[in-house]
Amino acid sequence: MVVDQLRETELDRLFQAFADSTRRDIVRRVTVGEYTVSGLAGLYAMSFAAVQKHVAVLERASLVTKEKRGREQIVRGNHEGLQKARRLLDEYEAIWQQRVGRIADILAEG
Amino acid sequence: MVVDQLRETELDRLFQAFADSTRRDIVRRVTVGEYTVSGLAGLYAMSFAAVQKHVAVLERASLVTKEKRGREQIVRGNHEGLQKARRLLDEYEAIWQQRVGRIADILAEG
DNA sequence: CTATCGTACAACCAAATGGTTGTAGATCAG
DNA sequence: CTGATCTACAACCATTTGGTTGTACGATAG
Repeated sequence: MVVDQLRETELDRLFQAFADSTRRDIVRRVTVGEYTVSGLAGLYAMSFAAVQKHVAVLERASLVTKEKRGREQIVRGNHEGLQKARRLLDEYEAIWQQRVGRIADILAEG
Repeated sequence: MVVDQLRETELDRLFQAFADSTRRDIVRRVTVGEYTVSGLAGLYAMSFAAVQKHVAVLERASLVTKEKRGREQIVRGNHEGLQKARRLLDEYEAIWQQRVGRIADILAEG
């Protein structure tokens, strides 16, 4: 499976990004509205730098975008990354459903 | 957010489990069919112990179950974990869609 | 019975992760 | 201009992660 090497590391980053509750919360918030980095930082019991790193992880995973406005940086949700992750899990579920369907068929025949 | 503390660590494990391409491949395979641990180990360019650890991670995340059969251990996919992850991402997308809808409304009014 | 197989687990290692503090550059307010 | 604010980034630290090898033990085959 040398194919889709890029897609694999992309997915690594995607799921890695989701594997932290602070980052999931950030995604939830910036999907609904807009926040500056320090606006987000104010919400959590950790340093500004820590939150900044979390935002950077989300940005690398294409789950979030940043846009400079004056001295502030506006963080927004990025629908594409979200869709990509969901679609993958849909695939897995489809495979599973196929299997369940096949088993049901076998049971019905027997 | 002290609430759902358990659910959060549960989700940490779930997404962490998906954040590795070998583990995603294992999930794909055991969702379709059944494999022993050494059967899986034969598929990847790494030690038996490494694959065993990957399976353990998937088991802790409730994505996979193991069942002893003689000296072998049968690994199977677990639909529940899969559904849980997908449902969460659905929530995120629903929130997003609400937002997009609201913006569309505003634009329509203006 | 003995050798082999499938598994589990401990000990170890390098690299990544999640956090910290400190420094520095833009931008804005007065 | 000066000081405060927002951001970025480096350096550091403890813990986790993903891998290794080696040992041990129950189940199976011959």
